[in-house]
Amino acid sequence: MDVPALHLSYLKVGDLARRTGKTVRAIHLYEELGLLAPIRSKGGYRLYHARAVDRVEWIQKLQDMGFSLTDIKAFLQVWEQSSTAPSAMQTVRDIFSEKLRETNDTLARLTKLSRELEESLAYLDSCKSCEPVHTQQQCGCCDMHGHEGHAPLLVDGITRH
Amino acid sequence: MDVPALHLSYLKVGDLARRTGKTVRAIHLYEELGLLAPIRSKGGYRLYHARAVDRVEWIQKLQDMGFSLTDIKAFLQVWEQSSTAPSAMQTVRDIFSEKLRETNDTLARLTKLSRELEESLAYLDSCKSCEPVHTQQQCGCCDMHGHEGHAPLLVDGITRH
DNA sequence: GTACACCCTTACGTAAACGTAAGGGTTCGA
DNA sequence: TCGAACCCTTACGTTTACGTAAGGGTGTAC
Repeated sequence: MDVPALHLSYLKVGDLARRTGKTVRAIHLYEELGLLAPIRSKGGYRLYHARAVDRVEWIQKLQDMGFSLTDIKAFLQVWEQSSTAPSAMQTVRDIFSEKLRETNDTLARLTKLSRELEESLAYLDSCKSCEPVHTQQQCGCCDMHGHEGHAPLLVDGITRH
Repeated sequence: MDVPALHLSYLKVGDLARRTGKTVRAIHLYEELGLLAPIRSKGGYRLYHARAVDRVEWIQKLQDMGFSLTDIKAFLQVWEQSSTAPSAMQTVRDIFSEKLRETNDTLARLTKLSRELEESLAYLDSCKSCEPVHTQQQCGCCDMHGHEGHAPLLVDGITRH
């Protein structure tokens, strides 16, 4: 029997960690949660297939989307418990569809925030040349900004308690 | 001395909670962290000025931007410790400026994710009519999708371990 | 003057995603 | 065969932003 040298084809946990930018502890955790299932060397070392890199990157992507690791586990279970491809795919589709909605909501919120930040920065720029110099307690009641209304909410909120 | 009726001009903690959509506990927490400083009734009730609503909403906004409550506290301290408006404003400006960068990074990431989700959904749609029906284990190796490469990462990752 | 809603403080509980430390084996090249 | 580097399990610690419960006052409308 020609047993291939394991160390040539498999990754140890530290290797996987390095290739994915995760810590060893994180990878252990993923396994505890059922997201990874390495084989073991006779000495007990975890041995990962090269595909595990993809799996970890996939996990990262779902995390970026706002899924918790527990969500991801449920996700995999749904998959493994579906017997036919169409039903599994439909479930996955539903989950992704909902997440797309959420992602787009978040995008809208952040876009608004980005604009508010820009406005606030513009406002604050005119503070640099405040003359005569005010104390910060006096701030917010000067006419240096050419703003018809008042300061942007992000700035105004600092002084309001 | 004409003492105004407190209950007419001030909010109790429950009132503030209702007007901001926060819980009483959350508002207590904000106070513990130094983000709010209500006066007290003779019986010990917290009494909030109407402006406290703005302050809480401001806190919410900063949270949305990814600031922790501790960050926000530091933020306020910087403000209160600056004696002149220009120096305080400059510090605030720097913080906002950094956060704008982060926000825009996040926007870029989420935009990409949104696109990936759409691609994945399109891909999964062609699974609905899988014929002959495959088991989910067989899935990922059929030619029904007209994709030259393989499944989108978000889909492909499910089956790779 | 009493009921009922609301408030007080204190303090422990919770969930997520790991960090960190202890005590001890495993690999593998030299 | 030895040592350095790496791995194992177990298990407690950490942070954030509150939740929740206990035991007991307060406010106010009737």
